[in-house]
Amino acid sequence: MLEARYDKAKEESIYRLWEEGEALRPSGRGESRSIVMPPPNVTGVLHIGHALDNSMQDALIRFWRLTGRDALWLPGTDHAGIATQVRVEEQLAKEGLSHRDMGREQFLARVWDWKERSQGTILSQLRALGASPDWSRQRFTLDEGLSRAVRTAFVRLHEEGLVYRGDYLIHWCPSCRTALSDIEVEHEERDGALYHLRYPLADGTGSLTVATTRPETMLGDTAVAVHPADARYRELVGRMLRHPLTGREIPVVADAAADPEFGTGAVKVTPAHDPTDFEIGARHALASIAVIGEDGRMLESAGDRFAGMTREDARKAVVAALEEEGVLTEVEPIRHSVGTCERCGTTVESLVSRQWFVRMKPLAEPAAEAARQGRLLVWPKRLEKVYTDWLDNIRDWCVSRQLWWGHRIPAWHCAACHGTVVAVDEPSRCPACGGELRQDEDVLDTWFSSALWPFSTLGWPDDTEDMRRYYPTTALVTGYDILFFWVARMVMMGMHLTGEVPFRSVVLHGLVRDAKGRKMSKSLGNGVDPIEVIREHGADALRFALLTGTTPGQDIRMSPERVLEGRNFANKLWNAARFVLAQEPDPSAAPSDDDVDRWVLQRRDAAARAIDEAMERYELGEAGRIAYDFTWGTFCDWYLELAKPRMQDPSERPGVGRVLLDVLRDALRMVHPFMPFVTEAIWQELPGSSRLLATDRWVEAGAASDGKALERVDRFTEAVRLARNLRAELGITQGKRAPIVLRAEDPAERDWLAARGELFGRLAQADLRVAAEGEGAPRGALSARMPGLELYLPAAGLVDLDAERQRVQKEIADLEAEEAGQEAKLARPLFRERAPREIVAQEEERLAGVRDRLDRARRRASALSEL
RNA sequence: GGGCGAAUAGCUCAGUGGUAGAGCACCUCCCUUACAAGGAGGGGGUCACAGGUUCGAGCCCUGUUUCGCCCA
Repeated sequence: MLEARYDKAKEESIYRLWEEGEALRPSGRGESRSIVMPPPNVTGVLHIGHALDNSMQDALIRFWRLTGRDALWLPGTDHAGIATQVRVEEQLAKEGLSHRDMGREQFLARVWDWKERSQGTILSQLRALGASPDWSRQRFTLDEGLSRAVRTAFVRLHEEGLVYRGDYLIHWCPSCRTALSDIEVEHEERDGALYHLRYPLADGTGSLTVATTRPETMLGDTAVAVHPADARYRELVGRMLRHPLTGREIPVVADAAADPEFGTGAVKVTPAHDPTDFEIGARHALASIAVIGEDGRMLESAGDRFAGMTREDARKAVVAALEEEGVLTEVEPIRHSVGTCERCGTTVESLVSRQWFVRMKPLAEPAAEAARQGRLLVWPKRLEKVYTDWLDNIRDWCVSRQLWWGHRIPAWHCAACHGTVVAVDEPSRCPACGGELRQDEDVLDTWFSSALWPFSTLGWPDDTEDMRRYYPTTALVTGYDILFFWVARMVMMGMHLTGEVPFRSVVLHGLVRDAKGRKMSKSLGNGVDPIEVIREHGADALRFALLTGTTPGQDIRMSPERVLEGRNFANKLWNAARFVLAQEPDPSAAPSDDDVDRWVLQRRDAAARAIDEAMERYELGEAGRIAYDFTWGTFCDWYLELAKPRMQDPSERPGVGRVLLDVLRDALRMVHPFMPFVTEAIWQELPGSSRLLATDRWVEAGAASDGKALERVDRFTEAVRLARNLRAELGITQGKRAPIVLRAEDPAERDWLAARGELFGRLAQADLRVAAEGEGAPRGALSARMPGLELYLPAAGLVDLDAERQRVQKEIADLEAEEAGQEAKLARPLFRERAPREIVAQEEERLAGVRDRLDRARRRASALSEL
């Protein structure tokens, strides 16, 4: 016998059952389906987004396991270069140390040390969530095998000319002191100012006013640009201006990048510190003068007056200097977009730097094509265009980072001949001149190794058993927010390096927001800690809330009510199991085969099929809701109640017990992907269970197709509802039985119902009498009706007549309105002409029904007036 | 500037052209030996707005408003 309430504390021991029972490893039999887990930061903690992402994957994997697939879920963690290095630097700062003081080796030892200590946290949290990946295949991006994959990929791309090194304008974070890729820069609208600066012509014959939001960069100006078609400035093109602060002579150039509508239509050109200006500079062979350094301070080249200042101070100082010179003609407030570092929020600087790049166009085209041709499916489909648009407009990827924590770039520079060798294994001497080699100081962008994750984890570049069996993987489940960072890059690298899409489907979910719809963030302090929720309500409750609260690709609000709904559902299931167990059902008894049993079995089959279909479309929320509705609405609310009186009958007892047990088992199977713990806990208690629900099989649809039984029981439950409604309308208090007379038109149904009078009475708390054929309606009774069936409740002495008269009058008014609407619909000539015949018939039937009800309501009203 | 999403019951959300749904909240009744974390019944909707297509629109089309996101 089970205790009265499900205790979520069981979850831990249930997880051990799965581990000991080898439930987490692929069976090795059947169609293979695989998922690689998006690797969380090795030093991170589980947040609510991880909880959603992993709940979805776990639900899929568990469903695939149950449906007989060879299901592999491969877990692992990511070294997360910048994030981790920044955290360790913060720790060091508290001790008054910096990574530069320590030196590379010591610093890395420190990071590894921290990684060793903290890596267990997130993994144990995933277990607490009920995640069931194959831990024996767990990987880490800095593992030897994965590191070799990174070097192999880099070398191969380099050999193919797809990796190159050069001096280009890149995004630079002065705080993280590293280069960033385009997508690691976030654009933020800020209040700023548009400064109008007058640049005099070198020959003193006039001036030209430019507008800029970044006056401090003017120290590096090497030209002023105007639009070639701009009549205002046409005659100035080609002439020289004198720089107001440095005195340098700079040309006026004509370039289409200058927007005549913006500011004055003339822009200063600083090729060393602005992406657009960099391109203008290249087109006009302009000099590039860097005035801001990697620390975000002004360089010597900015002049003695400004050198050493921060960018912010320099802006003020430059503006002051310009005012002194009398060339600042206007300061116009403006909202404009400022690039900030995704990691630390610092305003990003653009500067020219020697970095490694990946040439993207040749990689992006096949990746976009794969989606367009349907070899890669994006769920939901609308996000496919976001993906292909990005790939179609892609720019080269800056992959070197000035960090120490990560995959060191496999390139060695020769001190003697200045050549560079790119190789998988460290070369001892320069192959060109025999000179001494020094490895490139930089590491690769973390996303470079992440891009290889679906195959590096399976053994690539080696030809392994796992690669052959599980690659391409079936689905990649992640948030739409990293579609570019990660998903697109995996497809590009996967297709180029392995010749295959890395996954057949991309399943994208939204972000988890707080109850007010705000993004969860540390600074707002509105984050929901999933571990806290699990401790309070159990992992099943959390998973249910996350999985059923979502529609594909849509953001989800995390509300406490939803979690309670999940907790209540777990409890419902638990108590249904308590009831079934208390009946001591015999698993070897022959199942009973009444219409009621046929009904529940057919409903079960339909639910299992619908879940299967929803899961194949990756509509997990839909699937979960179907499992919930069947379990609670069909099994608990109706079948259990129908079974209770039948269990009193010794002849029916064994067969009904068997069906109870079977259907309960099937409900557990259907709910298990969403709530693995409580379902497994119950499974363990049921007689005749296999060792583990997790590795059992899916619902076997076995009900005989019997539409008659379905219809009969549906009509029966409807009649029970009507009877309950009559009771309630008459204010018959619970516990008192109501006398109900039932009239059925169809003799077969009359007999069927008569045979189930006791069942009806029990469910409706009624003393039921089925009227004989030809028997008239009882006098002075209130009635309810459904097609072919009437219910009467003799009202004399039971009812507040005035209230009842009012109620009936309202019903008449409602029905009259409905009748009018329905008549109007049918009266439209085109309706009969064009609507499908069955719809017309349906609408006519509806009108007949309304008229019938109206007729009866009127008769009831007149009967009432006689009382 | 371009693109995407959302707007449905008091709240959170489902709903792919044919009688508007769920959970929570609310009202009434009930501790009926599975479950009060429950059961039964009930009230509550111009499906953001304006046009259009259609026999028929919450759903398709066009436009508008508000909120949010992505990209430039």
